Amino acid sequence: MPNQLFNSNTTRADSVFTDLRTRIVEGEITPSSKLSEPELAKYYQISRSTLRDALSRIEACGLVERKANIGYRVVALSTEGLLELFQVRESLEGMACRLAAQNMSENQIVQLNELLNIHQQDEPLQRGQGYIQQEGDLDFHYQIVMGSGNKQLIRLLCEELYYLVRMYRYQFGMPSPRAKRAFNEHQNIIQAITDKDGELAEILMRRHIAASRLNVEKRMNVNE
Amino acid sequence: MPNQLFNSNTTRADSVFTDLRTRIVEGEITPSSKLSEPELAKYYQISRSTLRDALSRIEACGLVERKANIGYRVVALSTEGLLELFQVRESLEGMACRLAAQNMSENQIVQLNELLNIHQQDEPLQRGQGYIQQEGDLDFHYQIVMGSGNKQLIRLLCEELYYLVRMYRYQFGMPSPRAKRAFNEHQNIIQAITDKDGELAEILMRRHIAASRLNVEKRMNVNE
DNA sequence: ATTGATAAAAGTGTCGACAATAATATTTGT
DNA sequence: ACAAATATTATTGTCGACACTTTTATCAAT
Repeated sequence: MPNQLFNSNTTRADSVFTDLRTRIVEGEITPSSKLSEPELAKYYQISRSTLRDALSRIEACGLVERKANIGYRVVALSTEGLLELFQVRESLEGMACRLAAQNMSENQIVQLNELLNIHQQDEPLQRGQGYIQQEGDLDFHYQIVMGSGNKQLIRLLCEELYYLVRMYRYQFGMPSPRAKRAFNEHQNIIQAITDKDGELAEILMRRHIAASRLNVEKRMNVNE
Repeated sequence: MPNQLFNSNTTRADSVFTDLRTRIVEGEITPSSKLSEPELAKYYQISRSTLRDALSRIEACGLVERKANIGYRVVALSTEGLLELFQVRESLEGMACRLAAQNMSENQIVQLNELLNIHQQDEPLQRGQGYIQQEGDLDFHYQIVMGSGNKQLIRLLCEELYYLVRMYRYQFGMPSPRAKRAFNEHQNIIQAITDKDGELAEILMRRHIAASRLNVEKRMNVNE
């Protein structure tokens, strides 16, 4: 359907992979819904082979699941799954933050501070409105993970879990009351990184993510 | 080549995936080596399509890498990569251990203790000889991760990282001097889990893995 | 002999078709 | 009318072939 999708220098499977991933993350393709290979292949006007190529990569991101002889299905979202995701992030990003404090170059630290300045001047973001705040938040976490220099961490977080995180945010929304507080926590984390205090940086990051998780847990209990 | 490989109730791609994964993990297919699709397809007497299906799943395990128009290549192993893997394990398994202390059933804890008893009675394992010790060690870690009940953790560790861990062990060997000490650390970890002390369990597991990492780092500095 | 351009070979990306399995619709028996 | 068994349809698994890209081999020129 989207016509000018294959005009780059990448493969067709690559383009479809990227597009499909976005449509799943943003909820255009509903969670838990079945994916029909013939249907999708027709939609993108490609063969089932290249579609399957794209789908297998999306499966590696954890966005779809596959059963033999049954096919692909978008993952199901649940509050339990969201909490599990927070726990994994708490441990992984905590470690990433520790390593970032040890390994980030001066230049990278400057860039991180600049990102925070942008966030500070952005009014709606400060109020935690809209999904801009969410993306801004992920940018921050993203840069720290990249700064860790650990390829496994980068792969697990930036190429897998973060897509699921964004998917949850599109579907469940973001706890806005924490926006202002979250910004302050970001500031403290950067301070620890600037001081090259890896131990503290890890603790602060873990608390930062745990606070978000507890916020969700609180909302959970209210709504049941 | 291996004749009776397809006699189960799974798909061909599934069988090839499992077999190929083992051959890569155990080093029969050398790290960093190029994988020729026609060659492998001929070896397994399957079409390239189903081979690619198997390969894409192996890529999801992080055992091979793929470049567009170039093909698949077994991942390169390096001491830096091994240290990065330790850091990821330290954070993930630390969290898994904390959750295991909170969530494991009585039955699961009993089973964990039984595993340790088996290890205690196994003489060569106590001396840390051969790869039996290695597999026994992984069994222990495996059970704890499963006991965490966190599906993301289980997926990341048991279905991805542990295969790479085993691949490194086959290639680099295992630091034997730590065998006895490692066993004692396992005991202490189980004690914390039995006491349902999640905080302590996490700390002990992190130290346990960090100790292995430091051991490797020490050997690294000697050999250079 | 070495380098650069050109041609041949091999390899990956993509396609459409058939086979095997699962899901659906129909028939049959009570 | 309902249930179980059967037949039909649709979907996934697998295959072989062709197109395009990369690599290797050949050749030309200095």
